[in-house]
Amino acid sequence: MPDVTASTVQHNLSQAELGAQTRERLLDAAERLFAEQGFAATSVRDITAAASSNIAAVNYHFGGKHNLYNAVFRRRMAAMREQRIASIRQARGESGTLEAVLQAFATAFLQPLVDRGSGRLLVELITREMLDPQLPRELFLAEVVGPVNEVLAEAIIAATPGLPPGPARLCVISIVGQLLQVAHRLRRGELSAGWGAELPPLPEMVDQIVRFSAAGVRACARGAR
Amino acid sequence: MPDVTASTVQHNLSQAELGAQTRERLLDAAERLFAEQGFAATSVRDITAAASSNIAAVNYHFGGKHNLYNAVFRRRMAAMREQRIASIRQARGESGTLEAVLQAFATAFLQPLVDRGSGRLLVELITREMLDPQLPRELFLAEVVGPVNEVLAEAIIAATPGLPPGPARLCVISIVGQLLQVAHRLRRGELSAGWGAELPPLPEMVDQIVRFSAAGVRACARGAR
DNA sequence: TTCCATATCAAACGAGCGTTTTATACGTTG
DNA sequence: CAACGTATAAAACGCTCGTTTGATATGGAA
Repeated sequence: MPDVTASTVQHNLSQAELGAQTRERLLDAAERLFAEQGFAATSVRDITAAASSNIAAVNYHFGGKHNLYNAVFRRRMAAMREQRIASIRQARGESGTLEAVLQAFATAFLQPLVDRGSGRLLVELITREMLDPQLPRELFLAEVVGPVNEVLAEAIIAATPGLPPGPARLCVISIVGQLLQVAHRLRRGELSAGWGAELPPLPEMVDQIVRFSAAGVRACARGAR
Repeated sequence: MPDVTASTVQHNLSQAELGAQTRERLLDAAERLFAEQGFAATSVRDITAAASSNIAAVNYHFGGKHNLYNAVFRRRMAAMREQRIASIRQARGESGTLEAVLQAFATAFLQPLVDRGSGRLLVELITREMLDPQLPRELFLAEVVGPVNEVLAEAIIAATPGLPPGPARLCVISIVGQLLQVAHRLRRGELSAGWGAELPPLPEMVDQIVRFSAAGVRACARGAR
């Protein structure tokens, strides 16, 4: 990567285009740093240095560090939500079994964490935001968590005869809790489970959660009858 | 509460006794504030103000903010671990069913969060530490998480014929993940589950997790055979 | 009593933070 | 061309942070 700074890029751009370019560099740098270190631990100086722009650029273009954080999320939230919902819906449409739905969701949830690439940053941002919220509470919940959980709950209900909506939503909490816990351990880079044992590779991890959760969901359906 | 400051307490104490008293006030104040706001968001000035002592007291008595945090944990970790282990062992000894073990652990895990009192602070500290570790990694894991998880895994194995140790430990991760997720939502004071639904009262929450997890554990035992 | 270790205190230090100011360069527009 | 608005730049502002300093009081030991 040639480390192109703002002063070395092509000079035949309009000012507006240059501004937009700076804005994107700031968003990219902020996304990476917020994901890697969290909101509080990332300074505006870190971001502007990584984006090869001036310290004042964050306040000029976004009106403050917090607004920049919001903008980082706003840029990705829609795609994030749609990708997760699509993967649930696809599994529901194809075979429609409970296991297939759970497997699709768990994989969509955890896979980007293991892959290298930009998807990983996104998931790290999400898990950080869920564990230590910085956004206006309603924003992330309403835009991503709520809709995705709702679609997952519907898919689980459809795949599980006799499961009422209430218990289904509690099951979703149980499932998301497991996934966040695993995601958290993966994110911390500790393949050790923290007490001697090691975390197995992802597919086995997903299988474990699918088996565990499918049985849990069905037990809730029986219990609620 | 009469808001007793250091200068108003009895003057017939030795200097060493006065120092120990200050140290305890600092530990109490730090425990409360760290639990309520987290490590980074709590300043030394907050703590010393709450403890009615001087700013320099933290560095004088503990050698820094971080060492104070460690001391807060060190004071409680042993009791914490023993209480959880005892509650698992008791359930294992009494009826010994999988459901009883899970119920005992889930209750021991979540009950202090709902209760008023000092136990609540402790659990808040733990969950914060698990989600965003500030301690030397090995300390908390080795002192609390590891032993408790190990005892829980053993109890689950004993209650579940045919469950090998490996899957049992993964089940423990699944169970702890669910509990942390619920604890996190309880801690944030959001009775709303974040997407419309509300969290039911604790006993039903525990029942849900017990039913869900017992079925999950048994499914793992069948799957591993 | 004299000395010393301990504990407390107000004050300040130095660093980092998010943000603001002021000035400059430059494409766009009248 | 001249005037304007936009983008960037360096510097500084005001604040909070964890920590350190140096002075002061005080109970116990020589």
